[in-house]
Amino acid sequence: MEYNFREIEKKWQQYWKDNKTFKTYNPTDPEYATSHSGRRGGAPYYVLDMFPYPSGAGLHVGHPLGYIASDIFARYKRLKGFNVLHPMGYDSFGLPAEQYAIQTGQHPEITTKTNIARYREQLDKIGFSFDWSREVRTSDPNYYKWTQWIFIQLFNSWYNKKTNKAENISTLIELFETIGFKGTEDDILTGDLEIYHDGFTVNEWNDFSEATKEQVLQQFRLAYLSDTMVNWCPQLGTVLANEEVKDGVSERGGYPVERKLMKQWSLRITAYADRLLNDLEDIDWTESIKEAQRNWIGKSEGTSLKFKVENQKSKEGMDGEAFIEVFTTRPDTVFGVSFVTLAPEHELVTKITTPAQKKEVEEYVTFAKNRSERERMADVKKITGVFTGAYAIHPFTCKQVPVWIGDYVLAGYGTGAVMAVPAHDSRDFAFAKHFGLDILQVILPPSPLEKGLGDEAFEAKEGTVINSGFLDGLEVKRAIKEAIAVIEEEDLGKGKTNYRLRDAIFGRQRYWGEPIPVYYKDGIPHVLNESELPLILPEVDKYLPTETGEPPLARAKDWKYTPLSGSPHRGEGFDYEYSTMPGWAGSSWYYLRYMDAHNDKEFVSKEAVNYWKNVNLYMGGAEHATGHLLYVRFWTKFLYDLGLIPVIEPAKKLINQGMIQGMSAFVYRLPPLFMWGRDNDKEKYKLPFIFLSKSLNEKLNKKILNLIEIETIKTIAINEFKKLNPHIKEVFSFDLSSCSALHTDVNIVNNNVLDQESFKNWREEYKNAIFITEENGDYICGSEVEKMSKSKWNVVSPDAMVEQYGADCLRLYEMFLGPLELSKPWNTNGITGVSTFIRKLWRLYHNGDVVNIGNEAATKSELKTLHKTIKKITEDIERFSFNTSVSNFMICVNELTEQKCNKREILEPLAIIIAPYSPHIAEELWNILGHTESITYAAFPECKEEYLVESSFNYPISFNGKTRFFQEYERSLPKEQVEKEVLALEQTQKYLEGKIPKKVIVVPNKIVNIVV
RNA sequence: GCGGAUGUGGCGUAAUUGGCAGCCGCGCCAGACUUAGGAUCUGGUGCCGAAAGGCGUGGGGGUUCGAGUCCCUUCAUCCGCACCA
Repeated sequence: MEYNFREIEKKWQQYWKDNKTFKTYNPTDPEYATSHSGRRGGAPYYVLDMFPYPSGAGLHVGHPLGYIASDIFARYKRLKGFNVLHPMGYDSFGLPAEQYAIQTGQHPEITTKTNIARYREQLDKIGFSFDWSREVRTSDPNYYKWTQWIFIQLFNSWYNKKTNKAENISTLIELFETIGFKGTEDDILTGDLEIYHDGFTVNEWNDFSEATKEQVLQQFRLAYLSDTMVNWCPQLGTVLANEEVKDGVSERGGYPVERKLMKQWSLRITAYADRLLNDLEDIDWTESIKEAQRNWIGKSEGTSLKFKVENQKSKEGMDGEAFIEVFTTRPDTVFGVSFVTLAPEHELVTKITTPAQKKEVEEYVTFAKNRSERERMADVKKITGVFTGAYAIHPFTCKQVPVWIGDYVLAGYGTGAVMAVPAHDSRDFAFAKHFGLDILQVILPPSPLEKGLGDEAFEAKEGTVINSGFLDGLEVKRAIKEAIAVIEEEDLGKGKTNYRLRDAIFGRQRYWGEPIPVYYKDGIPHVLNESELPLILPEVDKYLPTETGEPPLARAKDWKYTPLSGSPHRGEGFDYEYSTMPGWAGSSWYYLRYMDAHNDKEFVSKEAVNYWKNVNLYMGGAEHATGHLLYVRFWTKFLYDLGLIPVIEPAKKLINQGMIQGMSAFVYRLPPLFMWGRDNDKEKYKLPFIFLSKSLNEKLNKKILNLIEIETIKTIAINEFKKLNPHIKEVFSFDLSSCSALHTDVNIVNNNVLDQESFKNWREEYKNAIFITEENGDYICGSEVEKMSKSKWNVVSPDAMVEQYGADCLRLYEMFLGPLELSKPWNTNGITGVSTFIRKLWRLYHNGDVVNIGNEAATKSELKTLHKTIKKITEDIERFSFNTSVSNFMICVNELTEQKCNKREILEPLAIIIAPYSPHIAEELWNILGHTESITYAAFPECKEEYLVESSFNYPISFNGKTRFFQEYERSLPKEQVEKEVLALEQTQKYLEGKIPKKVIVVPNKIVNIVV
């Protein structure tokens, strides 16, 4: 009996479901003690996949790649005795369901439910060992209740720089009530303050109105409301976070994005910038992700420095006290400053511009402001700017330096002003060259430059400082320190750290997201009481903004906040916040919820989170590098600060599986207008569909078709044309130049060979398609690697693969494809090899149709095969090298087949070690071996080294590093003896050709190398 | 421009610490069986060469008895960031 995967896989999937095989218990669960994990007392191990957004298209073969790998690992850890948490859920709020709702009027919840059901069905077919009892959906009120709860905690917290952690806002109010606030210079200020606040005394604070107090507190809350420049996307009708914008257009949909000032909820992630950066050191994530996060955070250390603006006696508004504050990381080059540049948006621009320059400056500022982000990015190389007419005084040389405006200076970074050092900064250099400004060299490079300083800036942080007064002769790094010291001493500025990271905009003007649990009283935002959660997403008549441009939630009827009885606002109805949370809100803490998914008292219990702690292995795509993975780290640190969880990082280890690209298939159609008859009205013709096989098309393109081939094609084409158009008596012209390549459905192509019958049935117009094939009658398609997408007809769904080859085969094959992290095109060319392997494995346990397991002792070589495999597989799994384990299984089965091994002593452990990879067949074989329980909680066999040791070693004997022949010696034979024996060999003498060896290297049990 | 990753047969890939380059699979070639198939099994298959032998891990150089692996340099492809002072 051949292995019947269809029946067997279904059977075990049902068994797992019926027996709740993968249900995981926390030690506090009553069932824990009697569960497998409880009995074995295994340590907790948490394997998590980044959860999917359930899109309408369903899964394609790329999605399961990571899931299969993590499932193998989870199953392996169970076999090793761990209590494994391996959950799955859905990131079910999001734009596509809402866009669909706008088009069809269908509630996004319905779409989402349907899509989730389809995902579930697809996932189940692949045999994953998820504990579905812990499933979460971010759009479920029982889940988003706690997302809202965390938002309230953020609102009620500020970041205390002294204790370096988030604290309740009450400790800040206490400070205001006891010592007041010194304003912008106060070192309790943190992060990305959009509006600087003046200082105030204790008395002033106490006299502030509630509204003013709240306004002040908004400067400190970790969730706060402020007027912020946002990325507004008109087509999507919402703001987007920085990482949702790529190259000036929205990541989803590719719509233009513009900058707009809006009142917005933001999260003060910048307060955590330093910790987000430093803690990267201690987590085992890929270097590329860490680097992407470092880039995104963009820490740079330097100093601020004030340039006095020269008093212009003639003009009003200039009181002689104006300063331009710049930020620089290169204070060592301060003597090289030859001008100062302001961002067009800089507040001093209007103040300092001289009357003579006024018109020009105003024109320029308008021009710069109206350039969209996209334009600005598109022509980075274009240098624009204008002179203000004003001069600043160099703080050390006291010389005049002109003040310019240039849009290469960003308003949002640093102070929005730079001290320009053209000799040592390429942007300043380009600007100076363009406008003919001075270039002063102040750094002597350590080695002579290839190009002179006249051609490009010398930017490296190395060399010796020259022409620089008190800095002369210092090495660059020393000079930076010295310069900062002097700047601080003379009160010209302060050592300072800047981050590229901006606060995260948290509001979205959309419907399908978590409502922000806030209401407004007298324009002041208040958060809901925790007991009032969840704030349920209300029903609306349309999923569109209101006529007045308010978000969809403003459409909800009678949706007002009425406080709980006993509260001062009784009987009133207040407006809720109408924007909803962004897609990443729910995913920023979901890993915690899985630990305690049904808790209705807390977001996660202390016991549960102290037991599971954080994710041991996190699997997901690299596209979340600066989005989700940064936010989930931020929330984790925040919850840690509040003492709610014991960990500062969400995941100890992170693996990014590679992307599976599509392999598109092409057919080559002869040009439809290659011929015509007497009457040149093509409406009267029916044109045949004639396709040239790949090699003929290539020859055609290279114009190397031979006469016979050309004749054949012509004859076929003309005959077909005549057949279709009997009214045309004569075909006059025939133009055979090039074919058009058409995408064809990859599901009817096998190893580039087109299934011609299926192709004819694929589309009505191809019913009578004619194929001009290769000599063997095959039609060979062309192929190209492209993104997997519906429109390219290259989507391969896992269902089709499971249907044809089975889930085990799909699992093994996806792993066999290559290293997990590598991106590769999906290509089923090799799947038959894996399929054959599974059948071979099955046959090992059978003789013909009957089960054939022997109970006699295994031979030495059988044991060696087994233990060698155990060792390899263990090593492979531990280093996530799943592709190599598949080949090792193949080697093992090939060897055992050769040995005609049917011994239980071998076949039983073999079933266990292969179970994580192909669990269905493993369960069946385990059953055949007489076990009544699932193989899931069997014990992974240990490798016994004694079966692997050989008494002798077959030495490769090499001459000058080239292996010439082999010679076997006892492993214990000493080095000297090996050398002696090798030199005495007849073969050695042959290769020595009478020469005397210069040197003989013997590496015991490795190699012998003779140097001649 | 900066950063990250990857370059090995016709293809996907493999090679603990520097120690037999090409495991395993696909494809291809030959053969067996045959109910002729997209089935199964056996053997072969890096390149050049009739062979002996030579050449081979993107290119060039180096260290070493010995380099796919270490160092320098260079090229190509992919990804991320990008007037971030």
